[in-house]
Amino acid sequence: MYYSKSAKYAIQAMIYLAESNQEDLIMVSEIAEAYKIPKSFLSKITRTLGKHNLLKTTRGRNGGIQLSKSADDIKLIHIVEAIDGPEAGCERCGFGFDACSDDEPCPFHHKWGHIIKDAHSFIKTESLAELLAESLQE
Amino acid sequence: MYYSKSAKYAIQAMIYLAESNQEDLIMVSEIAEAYKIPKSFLSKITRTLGKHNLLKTTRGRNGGIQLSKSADDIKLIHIVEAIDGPEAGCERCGFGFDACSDDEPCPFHHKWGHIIKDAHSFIKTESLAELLAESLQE
DNA sequence: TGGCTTTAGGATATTATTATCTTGTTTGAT
DNA sequence: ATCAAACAAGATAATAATATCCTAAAGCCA
Repeated sequence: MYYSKSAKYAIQAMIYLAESNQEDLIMVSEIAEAYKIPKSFLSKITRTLGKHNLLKTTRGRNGGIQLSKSADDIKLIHIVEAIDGPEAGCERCGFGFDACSDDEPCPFHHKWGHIIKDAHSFIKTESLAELLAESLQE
Repeated sequence: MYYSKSAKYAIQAMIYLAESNQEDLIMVSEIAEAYKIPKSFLSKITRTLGKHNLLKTTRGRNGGIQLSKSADDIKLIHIVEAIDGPEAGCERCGFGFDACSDDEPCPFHHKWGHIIKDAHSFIKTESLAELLAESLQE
């Protein structure tokens, strides 16, 4: 995959929350079960998402997690960068060589760089809300 | 990056060979130095490429490696699959969920799947020779 | 032949990622 | 107040990817 497994888990969790009623508190264990993600591992991920203000957490009985803002305002890149670090969303060509820029293109630069840019602009512009809307369209 | 670091090293080595005179035997250490790849590590990779018949190896003094066939006939996918395994070139959507197929698309399926297909068809159709030709075009 | 060079191959080490476990803290319910 | 439920946090373990090291085998050359 393109990004880390952790980032994938993070996105799955965020989608789960976006699909639920936004007022509800959802338990981490519920999401973990739904997507067969190790619970403790997911819990660590949701903590990170919480620290990056992408979700709110509530402890104690009946506690859980929920989106911290509207699904419209959460882009995939926010999630990916929260988990994989700010470099993850960067649009360098990356396939080939150290010397690779628009000035000094590596053999891959044009064709591959184009694909990378598509990927980057996808996660940069796509919000959780849009994602859900599209998946329901058929 | 999209594929493993090993695959990237492999491609770099193959490009180096494609750029050289095809009759020449090139030492692994020369390539390793050129791209700052750990020599023993690259050596392991070239052995794998050799086993997959992508290059020929000659031992002993004045030995080295060379492409086993014309750069036209070597597609990137051959290299990637030799190193990362046959799954690496596969075009599953992969971002999202277990249940993800054209019939049962995950939220990412359409947009992300499209990007994946572009990437896949790039490595599937692009040969070493084409790659070099394009990089020289400016 | 003997010695040097170069790849082959396997053993081992390091690092990053993913997963698990244990204990602590917060909160609601009884 | 006490208990159980739920997330927080850090320690530890397992796995995979990357890197290093050492000895063997092959081939050239004096």
